[in-house]
Amino acid sequence: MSTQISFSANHGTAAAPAIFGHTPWTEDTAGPRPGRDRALIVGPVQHFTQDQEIYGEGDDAPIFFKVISGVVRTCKFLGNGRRQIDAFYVPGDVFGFEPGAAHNFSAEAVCDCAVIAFRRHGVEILAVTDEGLSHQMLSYAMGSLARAQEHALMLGRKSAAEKLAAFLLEWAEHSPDSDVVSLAMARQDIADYLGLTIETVSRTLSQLEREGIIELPTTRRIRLKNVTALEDLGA
Amino acid sequence: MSTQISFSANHGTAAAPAIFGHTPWTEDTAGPRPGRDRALIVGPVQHFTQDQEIYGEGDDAPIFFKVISGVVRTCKFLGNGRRQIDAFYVPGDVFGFEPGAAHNFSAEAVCDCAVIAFRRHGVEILAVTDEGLSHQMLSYAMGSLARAQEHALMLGRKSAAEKLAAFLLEWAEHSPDSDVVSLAMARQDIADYLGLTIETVSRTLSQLEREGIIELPTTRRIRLKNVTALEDLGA
DNA sequence: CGATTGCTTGATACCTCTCAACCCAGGTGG
DNA sequence: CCACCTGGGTTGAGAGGTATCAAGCAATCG
Repeated sequence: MSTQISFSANHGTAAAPAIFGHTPWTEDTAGPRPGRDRALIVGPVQHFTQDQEIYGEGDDAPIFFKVISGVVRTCKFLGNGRRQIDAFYVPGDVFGFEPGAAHNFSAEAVCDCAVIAFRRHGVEILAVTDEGLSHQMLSYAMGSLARAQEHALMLGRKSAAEKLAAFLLEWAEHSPDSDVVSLAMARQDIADYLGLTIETVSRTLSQLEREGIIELPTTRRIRLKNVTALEDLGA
Repeated sequence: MSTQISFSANHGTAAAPAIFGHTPWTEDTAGPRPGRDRALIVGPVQHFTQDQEIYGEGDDAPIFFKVISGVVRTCKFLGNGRRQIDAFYVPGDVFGFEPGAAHNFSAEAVCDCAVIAFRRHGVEILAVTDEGLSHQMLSYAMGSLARAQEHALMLGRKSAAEKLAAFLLEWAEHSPDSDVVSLAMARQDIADYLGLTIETVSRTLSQLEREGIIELPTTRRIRLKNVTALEDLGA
C-alpha cells in the first residue's frame, strides 16, 4: 500500500467520523454513525422553511452544518441590495465551516430543508488526535477552494448563455434522471449565483429553448435536449 | 491556555516548519529555518523571468512553491484567448498547493522572481504526525478559500470602478508606503484579474484620476489621494 | 533615430441592466 | 364556480456600461 495521501473526500478510516463525507445521513437518525460523530452533534435535526435564515453574515456561532434534506444557499450582500450567492448545498454537503470566529456568509434555506449542527470546537479538538478527521477537514477545504475558483472563473469571463449552460450541466449531475433537471431554486437565486439579473436568466433560458437546446415544461423543470451544445457553451 | 484552535496563519509550533507561514525567507539561504523544512525542499531557489511559465494547467508535478521574491500569478485559459487570473502571490505566499495529482491552474512570473519548491508528498507525510504542520495546511486552505470567495463576489457584482477601487486598496496593504501603490503587474494582468478588458482598466483609472481620487505619476505607480472615496467604492 | 511595446483615448457595437407591462398558476373569498 | 388577488416568471423598449476595433502617444531599446 502506498503512503500517498490524496485529498479526495470520502476516504475515511475506521476511527474517523464521516462528518465531511457525502454520506446519506437520514432525517430521523442522523446516522447510524460510529459513536464519536454522534457526540459532536449539537442538537436535534433542525428544520427551516423556504427563505428562512439559518445564520447571518457576521454571526459568531461556533457551529457548522450538514444538509440532511432540501437545498441551502450561502450568500453575501453588498450595498443597494446586490446579492451574490456563493454556493448551493445539497444533502450530504457541509456548509458554514469557516475560518475565524464569525461566519463570512449568511446561509438560507432555498426550499424547506433539514440540517444537523456540529460544534466546530469539538471537531477541531478531535482532529488534533484523529488523523483521519483532520484529513477530512483538509479535503473539504481544498474541495471548496477548487469550487470557489471555478465559480470565479465563470463570473469573470463567461457570457450569460455560457453561465447558464454551465449551471444546467452542474445540476444535471445531481439529477437522478440525467437529462431532466429539477431546480430547487427560483430564478432570482440562479441570477444571484451567476452574477446576472432575473430578466437575463429568463431571456437566456427562453433563447436556449428557441434554439432547441433545452425545453421548459415547467419553470422548475428543464429538459436538456442537446447536451453537446450545452457543453460547447459551458466549457 | 485554552484548547481553542483558530485557523489563523502564522501560529506555528516549535516543531512545525513554517512552510505555509508568511515568513521572510531570503534569496540565498531560503532560511535559516528549523531543520525539517529544509529537508522538504526539492531543489535550489529557482528563478523565472517576466511572463515565464512556472508550471502549466494540467501538469502533474507533485510540487508546490513559496515565493522568495517577485510576484507570481495563477490563471486559467478559456477558449478564444480569454484568461482569468485567480490570484497574485507576493514573497512569503505559497502557491500550487492543490488537491488532486495535477495543477488546476498555470502559474507564471508577473515580474522576475525567485521561488522555492516543496515536495507535496513529503509535506503530507510529515503532516500525518506533525499536528502543527497539518494545522498550517488547513489554515492555508481556509485562507485561500476566503480569498477566492471574496474574488467571486467582486467578479459577480461589482462595476469596473468598484473593482479597481478594491484592487488598489488590496495592494495598498502590501505597500510599505501606504498611499503610493507600486504595481508589479501590467494593465493586462489587472484586467484579467478583475474580469475586464485592458481598455476599461485604463479608462477607469483615468476617470478616477480626473475625479481627484488617485494620481498616476507613472503607469506602475498610483498615488491614493482619497482613500475614503476608494473605500466607499470598493466596499 | 526608428522600431517596438505598453498604455491611453476615441468611436461605435453589443450585451446586459433597468423599468415597465404582461402572463400565468395558485390561493382566497364571495 | 368564478372574480380577484398575489407572486413568480416572461417579454418588450430603451438606457447604460463594457467590449471591440482602431488610432495615437510615450517610454524603452536596439
